[in-house]
Amino acid sequence: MKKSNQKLKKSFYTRNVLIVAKELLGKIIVKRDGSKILSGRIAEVEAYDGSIDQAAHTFRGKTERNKIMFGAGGFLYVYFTYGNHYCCNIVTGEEGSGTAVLIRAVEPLTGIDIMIKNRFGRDLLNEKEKFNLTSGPGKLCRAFAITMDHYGTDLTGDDIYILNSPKIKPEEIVVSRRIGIIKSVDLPWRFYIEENPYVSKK
DNA sequence: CCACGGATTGGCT
DNA sequence: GCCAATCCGTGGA
Repeated sequence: MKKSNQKLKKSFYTRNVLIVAKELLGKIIVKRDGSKILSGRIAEVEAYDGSIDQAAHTFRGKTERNKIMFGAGGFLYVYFTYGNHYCCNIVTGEEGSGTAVLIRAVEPLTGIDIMIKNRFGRDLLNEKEKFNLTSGPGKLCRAFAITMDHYGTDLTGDDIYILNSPKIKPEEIVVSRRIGIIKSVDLPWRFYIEENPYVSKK
């Protein structure tokens, strides 16, 4: 049985958030829009855990906005921020854990022409823009056209899912503090693939 | 009920 | 490098 290119199962997601975060690196996120298929290789993630992490949206308990994070892993948590941007998270852990992995950057693989349209509403002007397509949490949601419509999407379904791919070796994973937060800033819960040009920031 | 500020981005200095 | 744009969820009154 070929393990590569198989859709990840529920049991992948229901584990500890830090393990899932690191193992998501290198995996392929896929979104189907009718006959169109968008996909990208996950290059950068951050873990959030409401039980000990003040920066997590679940730190103060369940609300209408974060309730999907309190369910079992394997669903999409999408939120809207700064009046402009959507961010896309993979819910992890057992029911009640309040944990998720923020997808911060992907490397575009298929449907790149559609991503360019979604992001810029026009053709690429130059080669440099290629690396600006999906190199940030808000950017990749725009490129993949992920909005609140996709809140709670079951990742074992056919709309949005993740394909298996060999694990990235530990020595190729860079660990650092998370970006853009004020609380719990010292937790080393950001992980990215070394040397990947789509990572949002060094 | 209302004021605050955010898991960002891009444009301007 | 710095800062404004731009909503709405959240929490304190």
